[in-house]
Amino acid sequence: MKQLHRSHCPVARTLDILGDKWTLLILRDALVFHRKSFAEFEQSSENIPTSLLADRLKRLVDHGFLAKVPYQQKPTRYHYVTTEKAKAVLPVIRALKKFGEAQLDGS
Amino acid sequence: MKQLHRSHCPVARTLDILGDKWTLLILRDALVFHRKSFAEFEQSSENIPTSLLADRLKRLVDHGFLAKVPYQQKPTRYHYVTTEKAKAVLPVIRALKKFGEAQLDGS
DNA sequence: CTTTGTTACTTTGATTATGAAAGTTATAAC
DNA sequence: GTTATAACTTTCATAATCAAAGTAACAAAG
Repeated sequence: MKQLHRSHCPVARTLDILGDKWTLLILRDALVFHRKSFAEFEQSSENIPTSLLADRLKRLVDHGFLAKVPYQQKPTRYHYVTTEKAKAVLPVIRALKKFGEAQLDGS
Repeated sequence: MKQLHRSHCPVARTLDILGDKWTLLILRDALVFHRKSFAEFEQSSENIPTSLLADRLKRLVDHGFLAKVPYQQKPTRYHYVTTEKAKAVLPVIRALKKFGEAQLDGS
């Protein structure tokens, strides 16, 4: 795992954590579509490979964006619930959405 | 070049174009720090490999975020200037900056 | 007129990440 | 004992990344 950040720029440091192909979409699913279980995240329309979904959920938990809470025993199963830190990402997601709606209609 | 987008979600479609490790930082450099030439982009504190910088600049031109305009003859040299489409990304960059400043102080 | 310098890349080859598919574990229901 | 569900893990081929060196087009210096 790479812990060092590329620079002191807050934009760069945010992208060090969130700036890959899947992480922000998982946060979108959690924050906007209220998905909670592994299976729910898996069903999203972008078809993330399960290996990457497992990895990204783990990272999001490690970084404090999601908390893994058991919702059932025998067998133990988990929900991923959003933290305040995750909620602070909502403006980013809204800005991405607004950009997409305004600028990516034809293409 | 991969043209198909992962889904119809505007967040996903925006990330299909901007959602990699370097593209948004190049747009930050262009929009916020007013960098123009290849050498200026290269000097940014994140040390992007020149091969990737060349590739990302090409993609940003292809997608209409930057225009490559000659600023000198013999030898011909170019500046990359931001388009309106690029300027529409500013709210995303501002949101990333704000998140980083608010949430990534210790780590 | 050969060497050094500048800008803007391109090429190469090793390392790392991604992705599709299949496999695993735990348990309940039939 | 077979099928089903949830939540992953493993495997391995393919693709992306990265550091370093190389190339091209010219200007200026010696």
